[in-house]
Amino acid sequence: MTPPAAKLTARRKSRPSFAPLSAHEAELAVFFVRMAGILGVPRSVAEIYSLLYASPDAVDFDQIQGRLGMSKGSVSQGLKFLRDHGMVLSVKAPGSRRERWQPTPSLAASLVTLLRSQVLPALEQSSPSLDRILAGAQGTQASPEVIERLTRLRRWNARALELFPLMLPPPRDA
Amino acid sequence: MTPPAAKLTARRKSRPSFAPLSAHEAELAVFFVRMAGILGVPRSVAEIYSLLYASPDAVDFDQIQGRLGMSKGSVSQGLKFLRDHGMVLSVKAPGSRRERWQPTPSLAASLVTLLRSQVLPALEQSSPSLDRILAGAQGTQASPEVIERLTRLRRWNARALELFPLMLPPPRDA
DNA sequence: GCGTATGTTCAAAAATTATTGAAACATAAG
DNA sequence: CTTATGTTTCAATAATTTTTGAACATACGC
Repeated sequence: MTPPAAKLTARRKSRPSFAPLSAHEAELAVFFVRMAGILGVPRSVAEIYSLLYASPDAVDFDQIQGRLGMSKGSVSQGLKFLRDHGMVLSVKAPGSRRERWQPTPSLAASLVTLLRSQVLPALEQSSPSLDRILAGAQGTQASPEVIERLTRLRRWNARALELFPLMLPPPRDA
Repeated sequence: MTPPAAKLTARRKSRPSFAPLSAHEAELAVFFVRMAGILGVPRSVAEIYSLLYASPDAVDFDQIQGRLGMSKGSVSQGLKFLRDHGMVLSVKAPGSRRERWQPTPSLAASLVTLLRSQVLPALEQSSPSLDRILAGAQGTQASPEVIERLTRLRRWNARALELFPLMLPPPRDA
C-alpha cells in the first residue's frame, strides 16, 4: 500500500513537505473565508491571508502553496490581490531572493482599503450617470415622487464620494 | 420580414406587449446592478428594484417580467428576495388578486437590513469559533504576536455583534 | 364548489467566476 | 552570457452562481 520505498532523505532537491493546517488554523481560515465572501473576495485569497495572520513569522511563496495545497497560479494571484490592496507586506531575508509575507499591521486599515477599492469606482462611474438620469427625469413629465427619489439618490452618491477620501490616505503607490 | 399579419387587436387573452426600458431607466439599472454587485446581490434582483424605483406607480408581476424581459422564475425569486429583506411593499388593487409592488420608502433602511442579513450570521457563527481558536493559541506555545492578533479579532467581532442591533429594529415578521 | 388567473418551485441549462498548470518571463548569481 | 531560482501570465478547466421554464400549488371571483 505504501509507495515503492521512495528514496529516503534524498539530498538537495527533495521537495520539502509542508505541514497541513492545524485544526485552529483551519477554523480561522473558515472565519476569514466567510467574511471575505461578503465582499466577494475569493476563497483562495482569504485562505492566504488567514495563513499569514496565524503565522508568527513571515511566510514564503512555497510554504503558502504547500500548506494550503493550492496552485502556483492561485498563490501568485492571491498575493497580488493582497498586495494591491495593501493587506500584506513582504520582507526579504538577506542572501535569498525569495520574498516572505506578513499581514499589514492594521487589519482595519486593510479593510477600509479593500472597501474603497470596491465601492469608490462604482460611485465615481455612477456620478455623471445619476446627473443625466435626474436631468432627464426633470425634463420630461416625470412624477414628483420619482424625481424626489432620484434626487436623494444623487445626494447620497455625492456624499459618499466626499466621505470616502477622509477615511484613510489613498493606497500608497507600489 | 414582418411576421405574417398577426391578428391585430386580438381581444381578451392577447399578451399585452410591454415597453422596453427607456434610456434613463436602463442607465439607472446599471447603477443599481453595480452597487448590488458589491454585496453579491444578483443582477436580476437589482434590475427589479431599479424598475420599481423609477416607476411613479406600483408595478405588477407581469409588467416586471415584460419590461425587463426576464423569466417568471426570476421575477418570483427576485421579489421574494426583496420582500425578505424589507426592500419592497405590495399594494393590492381592489377586485384583483394581483399584487403591485413599490420600493420601501427608505432605501437607507433597506440597505441596513440587507447588510445585516449578510453580515450578522457570519459574525454569530464566528463568535464561538474565535473563542476556541484563541483559547487554543493561548494553550499551546503560540507567539505573543499571533495571540495579540487573535485577541483583537475577537474583540472586533464582539463589538460588531453589539453594534449591529442598534442600527435598526430587526426585520418585521412577515 | 369550479375553473382559472396568479404565483411558486426546482431541476436543468446558461453564465459567470475561480483555479490550475505549463510555459513565458525576470533577474541574481556564477 | 548562461544558468538556476522564483514569480507571473493566461488559456483551459472546474466550480459556483444565476436564470430559465414547465410542472405544480393556491386562492379568488364567479
